[in-house]
Amino acid sequence: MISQDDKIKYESDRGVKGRLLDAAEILFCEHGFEGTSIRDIAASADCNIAAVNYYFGGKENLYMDVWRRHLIPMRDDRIASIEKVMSKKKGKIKLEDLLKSFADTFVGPLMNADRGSCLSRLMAREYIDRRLPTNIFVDEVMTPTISAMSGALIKTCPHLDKSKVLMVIFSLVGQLVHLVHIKVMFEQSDEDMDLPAFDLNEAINHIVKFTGAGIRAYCKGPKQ
Amino acid sequence: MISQDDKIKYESDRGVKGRLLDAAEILFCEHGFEGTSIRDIAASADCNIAAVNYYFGGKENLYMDVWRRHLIPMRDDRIASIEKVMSKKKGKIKLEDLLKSFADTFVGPLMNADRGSCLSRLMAREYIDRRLPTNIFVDEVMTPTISAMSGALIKTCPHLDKSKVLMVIFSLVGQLVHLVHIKVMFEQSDEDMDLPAFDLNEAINHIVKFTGAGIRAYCKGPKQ
DNA sequence: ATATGTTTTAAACTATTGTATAAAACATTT
DNA sequence: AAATGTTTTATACAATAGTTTAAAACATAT
Repeated sequence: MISQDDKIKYESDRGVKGRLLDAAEILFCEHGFEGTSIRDIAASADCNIAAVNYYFGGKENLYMDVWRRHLIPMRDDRIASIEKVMSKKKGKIKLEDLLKSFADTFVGPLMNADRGSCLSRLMAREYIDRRLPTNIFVDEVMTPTISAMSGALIKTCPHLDKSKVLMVIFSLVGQLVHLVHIKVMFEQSDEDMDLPAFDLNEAINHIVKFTGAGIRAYCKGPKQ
Repeated sequence: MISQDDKIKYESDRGVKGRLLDAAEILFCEHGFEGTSIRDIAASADCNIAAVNYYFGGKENLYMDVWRRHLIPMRDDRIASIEKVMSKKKGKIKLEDLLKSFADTFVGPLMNADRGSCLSRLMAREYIDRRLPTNIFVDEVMTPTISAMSGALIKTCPHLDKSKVLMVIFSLVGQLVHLVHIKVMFEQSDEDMDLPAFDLNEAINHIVKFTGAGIRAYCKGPKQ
């Protein structure tokens, strides 16, 4: 049971189906899949309970449709941002530029504060308890993104030990994911927290610098 | 509803209460708090449903007791391993030794494969949906561990920018947490996974090397 | 206006949940 | 053996879950 004040002002008010998607996204993010009932969703979308089954054919399908709206755009944005950096013709590409661009695009949509909906929790939960078919998450997002970033890294750091590229990406992503978690944790934590609140941009810049140094540790040959 | 073959062979067969704790731990890890019913737990512990209320006074309390068994020992182990490294009198302490020790102690209990119980998922879930009172997790474990590690890092790297210590620890922990997640993800994933399976020790060694380089990027003055 | 197709509604259904209870079984002490 | 205290059992309870259904409301076209 969720408190009734979870009502939502929708910017995209394209009928019941759209409202259901919006409401479900927010509630799934906030309380997880089994933490939100279709009664909660229907109440928040201001429609009848049966509408979920009428339009989506079940709670599970609604959940998947919520994901579909975000997964592919997210992947495309990440890959596009990598390619944008790599397409700069003049001069050598700076490693830190690539890292910064990736970090921003990675963290951005997960922390998008509008509507109070933050995908990061939804994604973190999906991380732990796979509910979507594995292919849609791993095959459609992770693998292509890693692949694109691998290529970019190798091109940017010609002396980078090829066998370490994957590990290096994991280190980068690990830091970014952790950053998002910590940030979310701070926001939902009850007022007093003796850990000092930190600035998001500052944290990203740290990760870029830190990761850059880590990567160069695997770059044989002359410094670049 | 959970399949019935989740029966468990307990090494610590100290009565119903102990069996309940063991069973609950495994099931909570596997399926989360709301994902496991007290009927599942009772069935797995081979006792009556009412036993949970009789011994623990409710599902919530049982959950907390499961945690209590691990939180404090985990913190103590981490801090002890830090102090052990730092207590080596002869010669300077090598940064990589400190990192390696911390990484091993951090990852170890989360990946303990015995009984098929891995705390990492339980902890990851608690990360996202705080169910324990915040103090027990943040105050009792995170803060003391971070504090100990901060001190050790500053002592090991005298030239390390003090204002960056926290960030550096977040980077390290982020990588370690991510490593555990990935590892768990691999294990529960259905056979075919085009991402190459990687060795745990190799991954930890990478994180140590990577983090060492990252930290030195914040060390002003002469190399050490 | 009548008819047809779509959307919305209220209610019911079955299943499962956490908890509570009161009797039974067991163990221990007197 | 009787009495007392502890543990275990079967069962009941109220609440909530996802889903279904059949009628009502609505819209559109003839």
